[in-house]
Amino acid sequence: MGRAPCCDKNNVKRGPWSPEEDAKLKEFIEKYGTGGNWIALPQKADYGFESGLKRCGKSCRLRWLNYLRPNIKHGDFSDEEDRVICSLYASIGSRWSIIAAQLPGRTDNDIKNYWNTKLKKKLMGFIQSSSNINQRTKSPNLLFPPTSTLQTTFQPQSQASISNLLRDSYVEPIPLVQPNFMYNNNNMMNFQLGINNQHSYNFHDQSLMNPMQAISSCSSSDGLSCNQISYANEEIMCQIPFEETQKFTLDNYCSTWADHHDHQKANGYFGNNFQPSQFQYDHHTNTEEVKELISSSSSNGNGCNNVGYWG
DNA sequence: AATTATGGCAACCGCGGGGCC
DNA sequence: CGGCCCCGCGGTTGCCATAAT
Repeated sequence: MGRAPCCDKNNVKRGPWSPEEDAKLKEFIEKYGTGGNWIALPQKADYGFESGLKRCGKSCRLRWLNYLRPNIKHGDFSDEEDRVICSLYASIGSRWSIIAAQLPGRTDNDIKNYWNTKLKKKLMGFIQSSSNINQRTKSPNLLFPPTSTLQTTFQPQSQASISNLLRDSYVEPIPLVQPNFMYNNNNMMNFQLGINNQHSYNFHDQSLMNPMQAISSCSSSDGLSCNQISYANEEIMCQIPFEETQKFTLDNYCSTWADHHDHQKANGYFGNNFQPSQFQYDHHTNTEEVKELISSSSSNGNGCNNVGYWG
């Protein structure tokens, strides 16, 4: 015996919403709110209008969140948004809600669709062409002009899907904790790593894929300066120019890895015969840490959280 | 002009997590 | 502590518009 259905599917309307239904739902929520119970909302709405809202509560919630609620942004994504999506996808995978939280006005559904239908192809095309260009010019290429530093210094051995590529690249041994991205209005990204005892590791002994070492290198080898960096028992904070964020993501997880590891391993890693073996990344542990970081950053007293822009 | 293929997007589905009793 | 219920998420499906043949 399975779970009881949330509504009687024979008595609810399904499919596209009509303008009348939209208006009805919008009016009701603006007037009364959701009451903290989406399942009961359609019944409540029945009392307020001549004809009831014959929709499943889940359907109402989805319609509201993805379409009707205020400040929803529709239409084309900007290069800036592309950058954020790619960056975060490379870092945390298909956590669309978390990615959406970085993009005010965008919904997870929107971003998911955008990634699946457009951005993935764009990125894949970029990697393909970049691979070709690199063979000729040995120079880096730009995916999102003019500020991106996204580079591909490796050459994919096959036309593996970009999602696999990014996911594989994310199956990385080094980043045991997830960065907490925060953007301020000076086009700077705050980059916070939560370090807990469970996942303590030796920064100096790790390869350059180590995020901590990447932070260090951003002020040394690259000639960039972190204008804020602090070390605490539980956290590392660093503020870096937005343009450099890619160095923590795609560069980190793909090309830098290949650059700084022995060739054999890199070939195996990006090729068909790569075996994650001892490098398997613990996806679930990571999810918890991301959530933890978000909640801790939202309650750390500085008034901003993972989703917010300073301003 | 008709048919088929493809792309884009909205909506649905099922599951896991968390709160509440 | 366990069960129930709802919320929210990610994956998937289905429909419609447009492009290609």
